[in-house]
Amino acid sequence: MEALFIMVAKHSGTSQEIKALDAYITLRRAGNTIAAKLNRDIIGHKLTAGQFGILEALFHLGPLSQQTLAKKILSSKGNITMIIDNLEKQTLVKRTASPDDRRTTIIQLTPTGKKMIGKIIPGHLKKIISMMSALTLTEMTELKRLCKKVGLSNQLEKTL
Amino acid sequence: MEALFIMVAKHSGTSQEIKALDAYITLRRAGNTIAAKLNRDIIGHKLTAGQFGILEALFHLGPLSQQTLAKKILSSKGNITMIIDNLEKQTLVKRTASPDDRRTTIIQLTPTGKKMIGKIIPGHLKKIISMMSALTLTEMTELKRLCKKVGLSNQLEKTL
DNA sequence: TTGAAACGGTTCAATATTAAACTATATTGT
DNA sequence: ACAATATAGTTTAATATTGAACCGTTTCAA
Repeated sequence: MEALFIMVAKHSGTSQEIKALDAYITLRRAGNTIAAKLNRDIIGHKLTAGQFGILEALFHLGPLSQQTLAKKILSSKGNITMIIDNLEKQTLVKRTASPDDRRTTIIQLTPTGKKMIGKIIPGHLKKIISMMSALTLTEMTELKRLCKKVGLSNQLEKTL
Repeated sequence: MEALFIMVAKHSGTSQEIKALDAYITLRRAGNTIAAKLNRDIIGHKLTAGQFGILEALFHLGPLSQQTLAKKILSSKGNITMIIDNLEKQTLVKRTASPDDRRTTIIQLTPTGKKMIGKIIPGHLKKIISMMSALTLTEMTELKRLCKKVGLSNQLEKTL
């Protein structure tokens, strides 16, 4: 479920407040629209969002501990255990003990897993590019600047 | 879990492609940062996002059928049944039969529910406004225009 | 050095979520 | 009129998600 926008539409306040709410709702809608399309893509490949996130992180960053994965995809430790369990059942990843720290398990892509995610990512990127191409180059740059300004001043942490 | 951005950062392509991906990732991050804060607010009130969405819709739009609620908060019918069950247990909403159609149940806020959501919403709006106020008025307007342009050309459906 | 605290992972209970099958009711086309 | 179809909601099975309790390991500070 995604945040609702009815309250925003119904709000009456100063012109500045309305503009702020209005900008927020539009920002969220644009993002959600795109994210929904990407998600359909992921589901089409028989993966959940969490599974996709893990595979992608491993693909781009190499083997990682579960702890690190939890931070990367912003999910609870318990959930990571479950996602890895399921990915392991499909032999897309495998657990290995860390040589440095006996508490830690390192997650690696199997060849199957690597092949699979490697095939999905290009199409995924193409979708994003195609959707953002509603904007001109100048507009993309400006959108980025504005979003950064909003994001930075409200930041919680910098993943990635 | 939220879409991962590592792939975007790692992508090498034409300058236009990189700008498109870059704009997307920043857009998503800004939105997610704000949404995460709002979500913490909701959890702080002992509500799930779905419960909050339902209460808010009922507050602003009056009694609605479960079908309508499902569309409003973009959730499955089955899930709505469950959310309403839980809200009913806490006596925040109640089910009533529709006089027009015997298949339909109409969901209404109880006085308790109305009081509760009515108390939460103003703070919620204030949070959004405060976070968006990183931007000037002109910037808000421009952000809205750009997001609308992206959103519209990729639209699935118009809720609300 | 050793006891306390922190950390990485797993497990558990509770709730959420979806998709599909199902029940009951309503609508529609012939 | 009535069979086919569509709709509203519930139920079920499978999986996801979180937070808390827990276990073993590591770190740190007195």
